[in-house]
Amino acid sequence: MAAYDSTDRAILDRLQSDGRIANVDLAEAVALSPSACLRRVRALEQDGLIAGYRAELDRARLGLDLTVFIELRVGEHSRETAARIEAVLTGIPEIVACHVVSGSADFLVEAAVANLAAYERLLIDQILAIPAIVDARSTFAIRTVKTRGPLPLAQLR
Amino acid sequence: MAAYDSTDRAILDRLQSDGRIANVDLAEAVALSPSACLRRVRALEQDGLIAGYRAELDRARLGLDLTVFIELRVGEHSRETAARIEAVLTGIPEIVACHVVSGSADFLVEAAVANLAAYERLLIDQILAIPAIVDARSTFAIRTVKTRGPLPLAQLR
DNA sequence: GGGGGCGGCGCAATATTATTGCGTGGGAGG
DNA sequence: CCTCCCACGCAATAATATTGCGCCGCCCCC
Repeated sequence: MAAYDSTDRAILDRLQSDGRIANVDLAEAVALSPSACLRRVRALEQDGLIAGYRAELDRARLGLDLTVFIELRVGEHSRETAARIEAVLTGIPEIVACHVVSGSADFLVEAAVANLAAYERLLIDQILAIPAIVDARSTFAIRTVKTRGPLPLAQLR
Repeated sequence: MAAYDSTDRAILDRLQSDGRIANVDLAEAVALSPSACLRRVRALEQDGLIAGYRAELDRARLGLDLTVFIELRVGEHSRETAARIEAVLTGIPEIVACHVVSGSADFLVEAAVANLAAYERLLIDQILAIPAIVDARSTFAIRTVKTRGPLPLAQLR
């Protein structure tokens, strides 16, 4: 399957903003019968277009007040070190996102921690403990204006 | 309400990884009856600890292959310009996350676009069109290793 | 232009799940 | 030791999801 129409778009849009909407309501919103709607949703899931469903938690209320972006530089580049670093970074719970990036840094990671002490432990004990990493530059989120908004489906043809 | 026990933790953890799990199954996973479990979930929602539910879409499959992080610098700082800038940034669909940050930049935004042409339009026509913004430095995600992983609940007391 | 085949739809029956009232037990505080 | 209160489980009811089925419209091939 590879073709998606405006109804699929509408379904995705809706599910992005309310991932737990009842299928009955979703169907009504996109002007389909519940059964047809459900079949489309299942197909979108099967196709991998819908990667999953997540409850979004409030970081501040959880006590994970501090969001930090950390740019990492790697000393020697090789396929093996890259893979190993990725594996380690991925396994650190505090790291909620991680990208290989262009520019002066090699990795850009986003971490959620409780406070500066936790941040220090994360950086010193976990990240800088990775041998190949030679430099880290941290940027603190003072305030989050917008978090993981819906993807801009309207921008697609 | 302000106290959360390990059962709540387990519920949140589970809902983070599967936001659409049936209450029956969630209840079994956390060793509660469905009714008790549902009541806890409702309470967590009511409390705002659960901010919402989202379907997570596959950016690549959607054709939004390009993730860009853009650091913005603001010329004159004032309460009004800050508020106005935030309002504009928030309203741009391609911008999926936006933070006020420490360091050499003032804002860090994450954008999802289809390709370089779309990126250029976003940057030139929308972001740099904001008067107070004097500089933008872009970092491209070459590959995403980990996306919006679950928050590290295990790290909380 | 006229079949024929196919895909997707709605309907309806059935299975699952969510939701609410109610009675009970266990722990905290007096 | 007693009492109160909270959170639980149970059970009945309401809502929702799921599947089979027949139908309709579109596209392709003749």
